Amino acid sequence: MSTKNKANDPKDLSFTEKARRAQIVQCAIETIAEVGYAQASIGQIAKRANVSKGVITYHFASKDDLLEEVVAAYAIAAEAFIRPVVANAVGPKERLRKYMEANLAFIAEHRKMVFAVVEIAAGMRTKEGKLRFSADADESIYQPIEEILYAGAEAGCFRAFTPLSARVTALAIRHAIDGFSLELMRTPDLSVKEYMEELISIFERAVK
Amino acid sequence: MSTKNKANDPKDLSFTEKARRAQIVQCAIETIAEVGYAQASIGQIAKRANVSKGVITYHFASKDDLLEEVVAAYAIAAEAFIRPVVANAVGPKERLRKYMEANLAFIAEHRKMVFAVVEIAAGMRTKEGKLRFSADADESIYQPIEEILYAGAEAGCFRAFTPLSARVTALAIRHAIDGFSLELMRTPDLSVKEYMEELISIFERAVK
Amino acid sequence: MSTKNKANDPKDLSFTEKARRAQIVQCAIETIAEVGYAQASIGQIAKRANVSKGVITYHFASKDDLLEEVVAAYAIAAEAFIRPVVANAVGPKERLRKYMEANLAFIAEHRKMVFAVVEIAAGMRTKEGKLRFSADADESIYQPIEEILYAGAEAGCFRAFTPLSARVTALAIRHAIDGFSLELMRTPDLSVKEYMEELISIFERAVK
Amino acid sequence: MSTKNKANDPKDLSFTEKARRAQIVQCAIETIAEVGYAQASIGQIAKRANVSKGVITYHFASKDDLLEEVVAAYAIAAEAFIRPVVANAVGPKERLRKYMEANLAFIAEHRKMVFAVVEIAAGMRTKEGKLRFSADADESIYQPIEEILYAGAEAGCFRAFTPLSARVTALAIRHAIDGFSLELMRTPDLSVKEYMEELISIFERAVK
DNA sequence: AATGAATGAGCGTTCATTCAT
DNA sequence: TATGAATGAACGCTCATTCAT
Repeated sequence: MSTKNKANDPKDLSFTEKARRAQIVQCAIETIAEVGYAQASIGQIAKRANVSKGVITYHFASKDDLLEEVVAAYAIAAEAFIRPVVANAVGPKERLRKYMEANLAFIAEHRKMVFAVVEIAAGMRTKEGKLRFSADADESIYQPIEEILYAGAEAGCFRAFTPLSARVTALAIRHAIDGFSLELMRTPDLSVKEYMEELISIFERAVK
Repeated sequence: MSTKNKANDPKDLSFTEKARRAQIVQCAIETIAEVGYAQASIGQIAKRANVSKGVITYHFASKDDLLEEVVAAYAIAAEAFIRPVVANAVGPKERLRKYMEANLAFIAEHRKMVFAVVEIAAGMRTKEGKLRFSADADESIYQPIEEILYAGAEAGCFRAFTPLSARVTALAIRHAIDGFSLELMRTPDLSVKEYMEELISIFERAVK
Repeated sequence: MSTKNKANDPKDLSFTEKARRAQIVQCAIETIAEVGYAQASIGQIAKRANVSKGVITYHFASKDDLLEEVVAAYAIAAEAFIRPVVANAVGPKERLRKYMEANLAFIAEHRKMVFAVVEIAAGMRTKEGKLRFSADADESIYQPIEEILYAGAEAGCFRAFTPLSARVTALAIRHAIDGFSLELMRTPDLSVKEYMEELISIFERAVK
Repeated sequence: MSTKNKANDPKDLSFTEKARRAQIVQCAIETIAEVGYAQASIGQIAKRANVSKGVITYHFASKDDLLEEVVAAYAIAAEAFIRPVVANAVGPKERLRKYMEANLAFIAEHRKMVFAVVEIAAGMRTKEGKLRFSADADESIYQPIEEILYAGAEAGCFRAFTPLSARVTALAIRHAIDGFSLELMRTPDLSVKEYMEELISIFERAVK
């Protein structure tokens, strides 16, 4: 209604308000992707958006609020992109393949956003110096992979997995996927298709 | 001797000078590992070293100079730790195993230093916003792994590798190793031995 | 009618316009009384009034304009409350008593408004840094008291007063009255009746 | 030693450091006295001191820290000025007179400092909007006066006092003294001597 | 060799004000 | 009438860097 806490409930936001926020989020993503988390000041972001700094603090309660919205936008987009692909896969082996394919394709198609989120996750800290995005990662990130591994072991198409080996394998897969984002930044004209096939092939061997 | 650019040639440095620099580098590592790249100000580092801020800018031309020394110290230490282990390994398979073992062991034993370097590599940028440590990575980082892979293929103990598949495999191995550092930060009491065996087992399958 | 300077002449204002202004003035009083002059932003006041910030700058030419209206509202209310009481008093002694009674009663009954005005008077400055409300105080504030003192001296019920002693006595009385507002803020459940009697008794002795 | 918390213990401060702080405190006093609490920004104070803003945040942990030092400097100076005068007075009547004389003389001689402290006390708030300097006032401010009044009543040279009448009398005396500071600001060439005699005479009557 | 003092640019944030709708 | 959007200046504060001693 009046002055603050715009984002209490996204449904409270007007259409134009949502559009403005989305635009600023996009500029934040591009700025972070280009100059990194540490250098991505509100001033820089505002400059890219061709608005005054005040606009950003008008639409977002704080810089952290904006960065959290970037991460939230990523989470929603990734979820919407990846989940249906994996859900439609038949059998553990295809599921693993599709999981990797979908993740790599998402990264390739949203590389700036992903890179920005990686930067935020690596750079954003609480007042006590702890990483803002990290601890909660375990369950939501690694569990889906582990589930596929266990299912494959049970179905006989993968090797047997102990809790530890499943976790380490999931970590290796996840880090390979996340590393793809870095490679894409370093080498923008990477052949996504080929890279994807190689990576899948590597981990198909690894779980057999 | 004069006023600036102490580090032109390390041999110009007196013994005490070198000790002072090493002490400051160590404090920088600890500070960065604890509070992250962005919050690790010269003031923070000086406080940890129980010296004045001026001492740091006296011994280092700039903050970037100090951070580069941290990275250099890491590179030297890692090199000294890993190279002989790998060099003494007989045959590609053992070489790959030793490479991974040595890397993981080094990370486990120097986790703060490694984490600091990861932070610096992720956060430090040139004035134009480009990552300071990344471009040169290819050759020095991935090449040794690729060499092992090619040697293994030639010897018949690994599968055949194309340039692409060798590169992607090297990336996956490297990212798995780097990811281990993150895991250690998240879970300090990780069983390094077990983790190591699992990771080696994964990539031994992957290259077969 | 046009765009600016709504308040040129109060008679130009429509009924609803006046009501709106009064409502905003009331919210300004409450905000200032609660958080103080410095923290009482237009945004805060608007939030309390459940309107947008724009409403305030629509109805008032500026923030200063609003604050001046607060002071004006106080002046009118105080005048309306105090003057008839004093006018109806018979003789200097009763007049002095009624003057103090009426002032203290007004403060007790309108403590938020009075406190807000005290805050404004203390905090509001011209662009050059001079106090906005102070210079004109002399005549309108101290003169009525001095008149009572002179009348009492002439009538023989008070002691003799020189211009200086009348002025200083008036100041002491006025500061004691103004200080009552501060005490009320500190100690909201002060016994107004008792305080009043004591204060009157003090100054009845002082002028005898 | 290193970076922060200069003021932990005043004895830790070097001579030059103390001098610098005193100079900045003095500039803060003058700035506040001239443009008021709200407009007295660090930038303004720095400008008056002909130094950069950074100097102030170098010597003081925060703006609040500086303002508290202003108040502390006032408290120490007032104490040193007033206490011995009162302590040397013989008998309640002389003690009351000396108390007022010393207070008024101190205000007259340190008018800017006193006015600055009045501004700070009126303007400085906690994060919750409560006045920063006020609650603790009771005991340290009013008690000395009340003690004199009780002593005078017991000695028979003053009238009898109830707790309430003593408190209200103390308040009236204190507000008259504080009000003197405002009068001095309004009328800088006030005759302090005469004003003082009148005020003393008023309250000597009031307590008889 | 080391320090403390100072600087100046930049940060995130607040806020009175303007203005199109 | 009223609003939400936007602006731009100022704020307190941090920090890498410079420099006299």
